Amino acid sequence: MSRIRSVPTLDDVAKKAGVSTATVSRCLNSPDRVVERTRTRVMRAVNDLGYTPNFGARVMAAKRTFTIGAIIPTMENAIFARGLQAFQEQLHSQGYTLLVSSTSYRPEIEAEQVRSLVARGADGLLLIGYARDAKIYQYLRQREIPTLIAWAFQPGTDQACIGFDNRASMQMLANKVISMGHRDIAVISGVVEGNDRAEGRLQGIIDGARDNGLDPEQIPIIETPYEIENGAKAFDTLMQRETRPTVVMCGNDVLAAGAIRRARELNLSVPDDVSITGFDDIELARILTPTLTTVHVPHREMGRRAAVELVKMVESDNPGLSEQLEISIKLRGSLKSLS
Amino acid sequence: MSRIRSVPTLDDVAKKAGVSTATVSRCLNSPDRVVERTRTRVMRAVNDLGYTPNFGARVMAAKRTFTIGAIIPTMENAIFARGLQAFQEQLHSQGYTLLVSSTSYRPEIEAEQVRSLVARGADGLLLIGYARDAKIYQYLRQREIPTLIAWAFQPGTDQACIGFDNRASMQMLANKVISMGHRDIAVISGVVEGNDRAEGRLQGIIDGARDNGLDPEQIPIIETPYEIENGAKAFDTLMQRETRPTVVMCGNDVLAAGAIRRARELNLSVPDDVSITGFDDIELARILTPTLTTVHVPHREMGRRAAVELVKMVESDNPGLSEQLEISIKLRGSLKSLS
DNA sequence: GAATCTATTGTAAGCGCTTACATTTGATTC
DNA sequence: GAATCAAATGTAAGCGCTTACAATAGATTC
Repeated sequence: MSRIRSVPTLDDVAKKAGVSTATVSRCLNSPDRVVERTRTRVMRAVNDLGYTPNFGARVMAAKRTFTIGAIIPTMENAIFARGLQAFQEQLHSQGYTLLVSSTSYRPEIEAEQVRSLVARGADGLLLIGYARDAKIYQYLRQREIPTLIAWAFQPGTDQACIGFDNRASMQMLANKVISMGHRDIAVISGVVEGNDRAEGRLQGIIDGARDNGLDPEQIPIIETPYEIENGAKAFDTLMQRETRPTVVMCGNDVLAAGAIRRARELNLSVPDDVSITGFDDIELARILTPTLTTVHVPHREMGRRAAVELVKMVESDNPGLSEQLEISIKLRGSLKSLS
Repeated sequence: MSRIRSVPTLDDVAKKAGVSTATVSRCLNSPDRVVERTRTRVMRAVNDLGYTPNFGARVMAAKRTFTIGAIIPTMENAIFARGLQAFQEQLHSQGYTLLVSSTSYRPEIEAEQVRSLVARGADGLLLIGYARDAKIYQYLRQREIPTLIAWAFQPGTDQACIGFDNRASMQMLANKVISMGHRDIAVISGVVEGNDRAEGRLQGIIDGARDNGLDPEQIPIIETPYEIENGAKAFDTLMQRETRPTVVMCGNDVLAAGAIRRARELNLSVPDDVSITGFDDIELARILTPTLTTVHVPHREMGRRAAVELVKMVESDNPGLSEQLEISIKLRGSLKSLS
């Protein structure tokens, strides 16, 4: 590595402006501690030289990187893409930069990613959901890295989080579905292992069924990774059972999109032959034919607020507040009342 | 900011292992320059103490951050989300971390983002498309920051890039459309200003029309930001003209999705009343009803290769090679032959 | 066993910045 | 105009690491 950059340093600026390095530093970091005349002179020198502070040096001296790390399952799912986009925009407007890592839904590699981001000096961390090795929490506590959990809300933990109750939300949808006369429910769930959101959603359906006098044991459940194709396959399997479900509840909109596509391929009418529901309300939901009944989650809002809260935690050293967001049921064409 | 982390340092490790800091550093960075017995002892001390190198210090001393910056228009468009996801995965596997910033399609804020990422020590930069202020290129050259342009391919520049020829690709699609008997073409284009990809695609349609003896001046063109709703609105407007187009060619799949949705809302049959085409072939294209005729672009592959190439540029200090990717036309239900 | 050479380890000089503390400047008061 | 005080600026000590160079230890040769 022989890159030789003759980049101007604080010293150069100081010399050029005829002041000390401390003054230059102050001009940049707390301008009000420097009298206007000096400041103007210094700023001109900065511009003339095209000076940019050296990141490493700054980090070392200030112990701050103004960098926030985020570890998400994948950017390919629109919910994370949207949320992360809003998160980044908000961070940017507060002077922070986003460091991104993804697990591709493999919880076992999260620990390493946490370490990597921390080693790179992330001032704070955004993580998705609660389910993870206790060692990770322990490490973060030991290093005192402010950490915010998003996309989930679990009252009663001391961990700051921002999100919604996946279980209660899905239960609300299940209640609605059942109230519309559906008794034969089938479920296409995301992979539950290591994914508390997926698990919560699945449990929500079971809760709803039980509360309404249905036997949860009777509900066929297929667990599969969140991908359109998998939703299609699962739908296929479910439709081959002797007693066909009247509704297929999916763990998210992506699986539901797959189910709807396959229904069309099988010449089944949605919702006349079978109803389908999703979760998340990504844009896709309103473009599908028929439009998809789903649970609306304010992903952008969640991302934005997560940024605000996390920066607050980083800058004030306080443990952070948890925040629960409102969800709502979006009744659309894919769900039909049987009564 | 009173965060006090009593994190172990190189010194602590050195003391514990009874060697100098230089030896510890060597154990970590070039293990073969240290004899096994010493190394074992040092590594035990590292583990016992739970030592992690301080990022800032390392950066300052080594002049490398193992961080790559990417500036994209938005993560909310699936094409960038997918590409970026693949980019990040590949970077990760090569020991780099991804720093992300987005412009929300506002070219004027890109310069600041470039500076910000460079200031944060990005070893290299990924940018989308060519169109940007010459000052940005100048700055990057002056700082000698390896930079790779993606999502576009312009032969004849010395700037390394990886992508495809938007113009030629769209022209290919236009030729196909016209060869199927369409004469009344309308266009819903993305915003061209500051976006060479959008501009290339638009020009491609014009090229195709001209080559086939159509008058490009006669083609109604609506320029609008890449959003579903905008696609819908534009479609509306186009359908109100006295001579209705037989085909609406859209600048990307998102706009096309909006157009298809609005067609349904207007009780127009696609493709019987009007054909619609897109560009990108995001997942959505195969879920729409009817499925969307579009140009397939290997976004994941592009992201992955961009990472490989960029790391190569960073590590070998060479200018980088350009690479053109293959696209293909996907003929699906939304385009009908008139002949 | 002395001389020579090589592999290993240690010493210490930065890297460029922030900031506590010291000093100087300038305004304000009497 | 001297005394007092606050504001502005300067001085210099790190921050934790890498690495050029120096020193030492161990192997090899004669």
